[in-house]
Amino acid sequence: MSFGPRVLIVDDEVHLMKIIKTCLTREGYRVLQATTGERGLRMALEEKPDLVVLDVMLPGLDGVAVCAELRRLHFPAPVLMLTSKAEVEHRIRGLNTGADDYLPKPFDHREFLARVKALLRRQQRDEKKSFLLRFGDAHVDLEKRSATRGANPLKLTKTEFALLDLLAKNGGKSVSREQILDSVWGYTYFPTTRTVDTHIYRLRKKLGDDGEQPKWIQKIQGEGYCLSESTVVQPPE
Amino acid sequence: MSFGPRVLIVDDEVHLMKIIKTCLTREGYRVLQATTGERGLRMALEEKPDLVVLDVMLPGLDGVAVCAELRRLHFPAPVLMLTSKAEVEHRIRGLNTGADDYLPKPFDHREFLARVKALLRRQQRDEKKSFLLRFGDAHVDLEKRSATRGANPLKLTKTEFALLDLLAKNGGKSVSREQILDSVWGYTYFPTTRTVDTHIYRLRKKLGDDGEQPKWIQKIQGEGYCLSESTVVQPPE
DNA sequence: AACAAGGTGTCACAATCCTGTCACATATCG
DNA sequence: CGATATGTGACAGGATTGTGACACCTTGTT
Repeated sequence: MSFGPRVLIVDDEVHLMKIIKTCLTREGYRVLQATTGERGLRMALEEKPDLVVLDVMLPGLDGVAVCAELRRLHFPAPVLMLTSKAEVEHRIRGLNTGADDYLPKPFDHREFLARVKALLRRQQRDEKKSFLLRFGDAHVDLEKRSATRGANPLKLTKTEFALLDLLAKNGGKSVSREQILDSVWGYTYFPTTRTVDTHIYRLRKKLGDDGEQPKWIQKIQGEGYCLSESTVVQPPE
Repeated sequence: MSFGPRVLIVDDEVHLMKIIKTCLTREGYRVLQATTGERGLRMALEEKPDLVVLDVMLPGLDGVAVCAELRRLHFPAPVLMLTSKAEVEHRIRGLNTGADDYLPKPFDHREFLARVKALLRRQQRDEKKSFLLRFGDAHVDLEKRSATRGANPLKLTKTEFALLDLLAKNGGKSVSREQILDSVWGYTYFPTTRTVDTHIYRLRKKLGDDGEQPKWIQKIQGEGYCLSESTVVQPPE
């Protein structure tokens, strides 16, 4: 659907790098590369990738040092550390300096992929604030992905949840159609603008917001849509 | 300042034991010891340590057996298994019997410490899960790993228990197929997503949730599955 | 006030994707 | 061996979704 997350690989073994890159690219990730600790560190800070894959053994600043520095600067993305068997000693420090996972070399590329995905998912989940929304007698829990209308369960599709997610994240601020398309459908897909309207229409209908004047999901003429603030029940904790 | 976590070591090599003990004590852990599988098992159940370190090679009950027994009783703390070099090939088996991590001997004491810490951290993160589930006339005890349907005992396979475990741990929240694969099948095995559906299908059938509308195990279209909240009877204590 | 021009709401429909179901081949266990 | 458990592919029925057509609304202009 969308461009995948961006992954920075810091490794000096060109061959391995190539393999990893192919592997990730094929799955739709965007790959950034660096071959020394220093460049990796700089690139991480500048490009803010969603995940960093760090080889422990690097010329100059080694992986552990890079990781420690990233953490010291409160770099938010997860770090996956690659260690070779001979580097046992480093592996230790790897876990202690804030790497979120590590993988001993040589590894199966599928396992590598599985861990990458898992780390990104976890990240995603942590970021996602669990919002509760209320539309009259309809309640929506964005975290559990469940909804009710009065006493009855209400079935929303994943696109509808994604839409609400986006609108809720922006509070009462209006969100343009373009933003919506980018966020829900991704940059690589180009549906008609009609598509957004249709989904808004369906949402409103399910939520009972189909009176004369939509109360909960409001349009900003020539601009986009926004959630009326009264719908946000609880940004938790 | 509180006492550190309690770690039970089960090993018959006195020398190694001594080293480990010093090592842990210096870091503020409280150390319990046992030199045979039987005593280790008993002590684990009685003292309920926060972590168990198990040598595979033990007189009498060996490490794998102890671990299996602990898991059968749904012992909650993580288990770190110590294996000698020759047993490396078996380490996968070790993991399959319920050990949370393993460490080949001889090991660097710093790596040992790192893994201990990592396990305890992970433990801390894991939320308390609910142990008793009810699906109409079917009851499932995740702790005892037993189930009944009406008056009859109901046999669930270990995969099915693992599935329920995961779903229950996530409360009413939806769990994606990928999460399910990672958690139940692990990073090193790669079944089709079809596999998940089939197991859900079998579970539903056994639990009697195969009416028109599945009531207990619900699908979130395009997303995954979740347990309806009414199935959770009571988190203990 | 009337009009033009583009933005929106509404909806039916076909294409596509997702899930339930099951038979069958393997794997595992005793 | 037999019995049970597990993974896979095929398939049908359902659910979801993008699209176009058309009516209606807004806005700004004569």
